[in-house]
Parts: sequence; C-alpha cells; structure tokens
Amino acid sequence: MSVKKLSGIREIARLAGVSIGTVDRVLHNRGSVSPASLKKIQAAIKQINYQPNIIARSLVVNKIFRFAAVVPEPGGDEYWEQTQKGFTAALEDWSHFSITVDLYQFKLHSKNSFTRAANLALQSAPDGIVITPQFYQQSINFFDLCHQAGMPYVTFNTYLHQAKGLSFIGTDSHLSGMVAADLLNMSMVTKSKIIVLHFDEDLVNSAHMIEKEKGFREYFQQFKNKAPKIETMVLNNPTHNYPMELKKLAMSNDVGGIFVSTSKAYEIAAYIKLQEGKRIKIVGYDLLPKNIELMQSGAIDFLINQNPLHQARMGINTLANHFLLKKKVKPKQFFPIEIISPYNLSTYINNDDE
Amino acid sequence: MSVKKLSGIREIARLAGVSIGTVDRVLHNRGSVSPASLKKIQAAIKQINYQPNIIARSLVVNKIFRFAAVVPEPGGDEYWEQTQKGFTAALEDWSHFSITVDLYQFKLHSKNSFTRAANLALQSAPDGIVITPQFYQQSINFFDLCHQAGMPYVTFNTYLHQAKGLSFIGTDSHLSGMVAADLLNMSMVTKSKIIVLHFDEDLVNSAHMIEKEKGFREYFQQFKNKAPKIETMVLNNPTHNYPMELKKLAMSNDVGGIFVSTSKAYEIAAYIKLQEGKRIKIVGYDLLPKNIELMQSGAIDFLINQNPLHQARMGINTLANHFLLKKKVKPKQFFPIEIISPYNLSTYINNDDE
DNA sequence: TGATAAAATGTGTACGTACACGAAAATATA
DNA sequence: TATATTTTCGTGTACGTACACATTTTATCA
Repeated sequence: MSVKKLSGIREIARLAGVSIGTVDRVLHNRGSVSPASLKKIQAAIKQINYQPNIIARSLVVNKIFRFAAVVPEPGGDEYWEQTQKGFTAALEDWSHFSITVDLYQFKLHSKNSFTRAANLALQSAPDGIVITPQFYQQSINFFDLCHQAGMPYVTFNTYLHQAKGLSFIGTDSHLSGMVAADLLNMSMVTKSKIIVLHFDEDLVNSAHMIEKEKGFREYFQQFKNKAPKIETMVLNNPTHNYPMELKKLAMSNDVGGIFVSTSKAYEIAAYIKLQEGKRIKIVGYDLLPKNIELMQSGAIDFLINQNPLHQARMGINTLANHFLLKKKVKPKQFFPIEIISPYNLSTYINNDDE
Repeated sequence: MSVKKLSGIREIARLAGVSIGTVDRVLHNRGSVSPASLKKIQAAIKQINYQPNIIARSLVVNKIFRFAAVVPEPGGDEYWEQTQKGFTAALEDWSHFSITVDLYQFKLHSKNSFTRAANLALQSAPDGIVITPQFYQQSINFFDLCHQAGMPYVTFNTYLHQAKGLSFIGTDSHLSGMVAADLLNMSMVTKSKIIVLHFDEDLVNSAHMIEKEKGFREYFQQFKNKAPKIETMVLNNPTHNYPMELKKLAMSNDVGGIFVSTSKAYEIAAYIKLQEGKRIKIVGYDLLPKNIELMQSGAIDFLINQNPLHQARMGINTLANHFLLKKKVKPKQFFPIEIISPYNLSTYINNDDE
C-alpha cells in the first residue's frame, strides 16, 4: 500500500496544497492566482528544483515551429550545398519534434537578391531566422528590421559585430588566417614569395576574407625583416582570362606558397598539379569534393575546415534549443579551427554520425 | 466539422480496420494476432511509413536504463578525469530521459583489478556496459562472458578487433602515428634523430601504443635511406631515476624530435622548456591542462586530440541510442584525428557546448 | 450440439504537461 | 442581505504510446 509517488507539476501542487491548474498558471504566469498561493507554489517549485518535462510538453503542444533560412542558392557551389545538407541534418536531429525549415535563397553576388530574400523570409513571419549576412550594409539594415519586428535571428558563416541576434555560429576568420600562415610557413621549403589569393568579385563586402588576410599577414610580423614577401591577388569570376592568370601564377618561379582565402583552392591547385616536381605549397579552406581530390593527389597541402554543414545544422539547433527546450544559447559559438592534412584527411570524410 | 486527424498507431489501426491494441501487439511482436490482421497492419505501417513517437513512448515507459562503465580510476591522471566528465556530459544529453551510469573503476596498471571491476559490472546486470579494454587477454575473456550473458557492450579508447560488441569508439591509432610523424617531419629543422617515447610499465599489453609507433615508423619508410634514425624509449612509472633520464634526453644534441605515444608529453616537455634556444620538437597527445600550458609556452609543438571526454560521452550515447531510440549504431565510430598547434589551440579549449 | 479452452481482439488507464471550461470563493453593488 | 461581478481555483480532456485486463471470436472435444 505504498503512496503513489507524484512528480513534476503534480508534486508541486501537493506541496503547495493547490490544484495542478493553479500551478500551471504560475508556471506560465498567466495570472489569476492569489498572492498567497503564488508564494506557496513558488516555494514548492524551488524546493523540488522543478524542471519541466520537455518530453511531455512537446507531446501536448503540437505546435509546428517554422524557421526560415536565408542562404545563397548553391548553383553548383559545393560549399553552399553543404549548408543545405546541414539543414537536412538538423531536421533529422529534431525529427521527434515538429519543426520546418523554409529556404529563402539569394544569388551569391547580388545585393538586391539578398535583400529581397531576407525580406521575404521576414514577411513569412516564421518563429526564427537563420541567415548568412553576406553583404555588410544590407545585412545591418536587415538586422534593424528584425529588431523592429521582434524577430529572433541567428547568423552564421560571416561574423559581423553589429549582429545582435540570438547567436553567431562560425569560425574565427582572423585566427584561421594565422593558422594558415603557420602551416604555410612550416611546410614551405624555401622562404620565397607568398600569394594571398582571393576568389571574389566583391572583396570589400566580404568581411571574413579580409579578416583572414589580416590574420595571415599578422602572423608573419613576428619574423620582422626576415618575413617573406606577401602579395595579394584577386580573381573575379567574370574575368574571362582567369585560367591564363592561374596558369601564369602556377608557373612562376619565385612563389613558394599560396593561401587561398575561400573554398576554391582547387581552382589553382588543379594547375599546380600538372607540374612535375611540385614546389608551391597550397593552403585553403573546406573539404569540398574537388579539394579533397586534389589533396589526395598531393596538390593541396592543408585545408582548414570551416564545416559549413555543421554551421547550418547548429544554426537550426540553436533556434530549436531556444524555442523547444527553452535552453539558454551562447551568443557566440566559434568552431574549432580544424587542420586537415593529407594524412588525417580520411578521418574527416565519410563521417556522417551526429 | 472536420474529421479529426489521427496519427501514429491510431492511424494504422484505422487503416487496417483493427484496434490500437492489435497494432501494438504487432509493433512489439508479442504474438496473439491473426495472420490476416498481421498482414493488414504491416501494410498500413509501411503505407504511412510509421515512425514511433519516442517522445510519447519514453513518457509511458518510465523504465530507468542502467548503464555500467568500466574505466580506470583517474587517480590524478587528467586523461581519465576527462573520461569521467564525458559521462557527466552524456547524462546531461539524456536528461529528459531516465538513464544512470554506474562507475566500476580499476587500477590503471592492475590486470586483476580490471577483471574484478569488469565482473562486478557484469554481475550488477545493467542494460549495457561501456568499457575501456585496457588489458588484452583479460578483455577478451570478459567479452566472452558478455556474449554468454547476452550483455550488450561498447568498447572505447583501445581498439581490439576481437571485441564484437555493439560498437567501438575512438581514434585510429595507426593513422594517428602517421599524422604525428608527418607533423614532426615537417617541423623539424634538421633531419636528426627521433625518439619514440612511451610512458608505461606494460607496453606489451598496450595495443594502441604499439599501433601508434607502427604508424609512426611506417610514415618514414617513404624516405627510404634518407629517413631519420628512430629510437624507441620506454619509461616506467616505478623507475625512480626517471627524472634523470628525461633530463638526459632533453639535453642530448643529436635528437631533433620526440614523439610521445601517450598523453604525457608534458613530462618531457617540462625539461625541454628550460633550455634556451629550443631545438627539439615535440608531438604528443591530448589537451590535458599540463599539455595545454606547455604548448602555450612553446614547449610542445603539436598535439593530437583523442578527445577522451567525447569518447566516453559517445559511449553512453551509443547505448542510449540503441536502447532508448532503437537506432542502429555503427560498429566502428572513429573520430577525426584532430591536429592541435599553438595557433588553433585556443579554439579547442573552453568549448563546453554540445 | 453444447461446453470449454484457446486464440484473437478491444478497452481503459497511465505517463507529465497544457489549456479550455466551469465551479467556487471573494469582492463589489444595490 | 440579496444579487451581480470579479477573482481565484479545480476538473476534464488531449497528446501518442504501452500494457494490463476484459471481452469476443474461433477452435477443440465430449
């Protein structure tokens, strides 16, 4: 004849000598409860250190949380394809709950397209937004709109200190530039000239690429006058003679290392590969299939993994934690800067576990 | 007057024209159901691609899953302290469910103690066991006992191909040795002598340490006769003159690099640090506080992160996924071999997110 | 063919929480 | 004091699943 052990909200009710209905009103502070019971209930809550049972809650609240993702349309770019996969992964992470992720895509190089997509996302009135703030001014404008609308948002991929959303997710670009510099410095046989290679038509707007170069150059300052010569080179997509430029770069005798600030190391590495007796060391970003292949064939020496898949996944996870589990989320979630070499490469691919 | 939308088990029942009770019997195949209904129900299950709602299930099945962990008692060893923290982290991961982790600790260097702890764990009849198979023969014996008792187990930290449990979790020791060799080879200025340094009293029983050395040496075979000279050195804890030996090693002029096969790189690095004009490069394992400190001060050049915390955490997660979520688990879960240098070190510490 | 056992199926309750609705108590108004 | 109004509180039902128990159907044998 043991007394049935109560728990949760029911135990609180028993301790406070009220019904679960009243406890419920306190927990969701929707008023209509006397000061006396309020006090007793709050005491009881503290006493048993009540933690709501998310499981049971999500069962009864079968609200579907709608999240909107503002990201570039991949258009064959493997980096952004990884991002998409991240959303899929996140959906699976939360498969036992009800969440949706609607994509609002923009053209990678169009500010107008970005603004349009972002506004559409906002107008769809989702519960939260994840966004890659690709363009500086346009992003800041959009953040303002979000604040006005009281719309929670999470940024990822590009860090802007103006973003005052729930959280930022990504890597420390500046530091990753330093790591890249260190790797290049170590692996280059002779201390010859180094090229910092940007692939973009809009360098000014690409905050993280600039930060990477800053970090890269900062590293070499420790060597004072013994530091190698560093030159910056920008290649734009629209430029049609760019295969020629790449070829010329690959053949140059005075260059000992190339730091590619984007995930497109494969562009230049493909040319380097053709040469016999490879001399030029290459450090780039991201485990894209093309980069992987060229690293396996020895053309790329190091890659820094920005983990776009995991970034996107964490973006959704952050929103879900905030809304579904009511967890506190950290405002900045920097990923480790993962160094990939030909030797540990295999351990980073084919790893689709959670 | 919309028709109430059914879902899950109830929708299956409707489609098959039976009651949820019968559906339930099919789902848990506990018999007492006619071939006719069985067929109809199975069809319905397939039709709506039924996925049981774990949330609701765990609510009603308030069974507490008991897992037993057989691990060394830390005794001040930071590596194994990390393991403990991993269990704590796993408990938090599953805080919305009911699981417990009971520790069965053994003395790091005692085979008898290991066997005793493992047997106690088995006798406690938990739902599953996680174990670090520290001793070769004793572990194999224990696996046999588990198979006989039908006890599910997960191994981690040390890979033994004889282990036929649910899953192995850890790093590829052989490959990590190669990565270490590559790092040392790259960072050493002159191609002088290299020392492989083991800290252990029982090398024969330490499968993973042997594998690390094998991988390490294999790497250098590519250089044929140009490969540096490699010597193995074993230092045992009980040996009391070992500070002297370390000092001697740190002072030797012909040594250009040291590969420490355990997490105790700090032992030798502390001596190297004292010297002005450091020459000897050191590659070791694991982000233990002492190693971190010595890397920050420049004494350790590279660390490979075996992530003991994450290993232990995944051990429990694997069991929980298997039992609670009925997920299929991968028999081998190799972690990426994470390369830590002084430059990306900061991004690997203070990261207590999930 | 009827009684009985066995097999097959349906029903009710519980898990912990949220919320609608109605009942009771407290307060205000005539 | 009786009635109306507001505030406070309790009850019932639902979420999707598991399982004990009751009930019905089918098979077995005298």
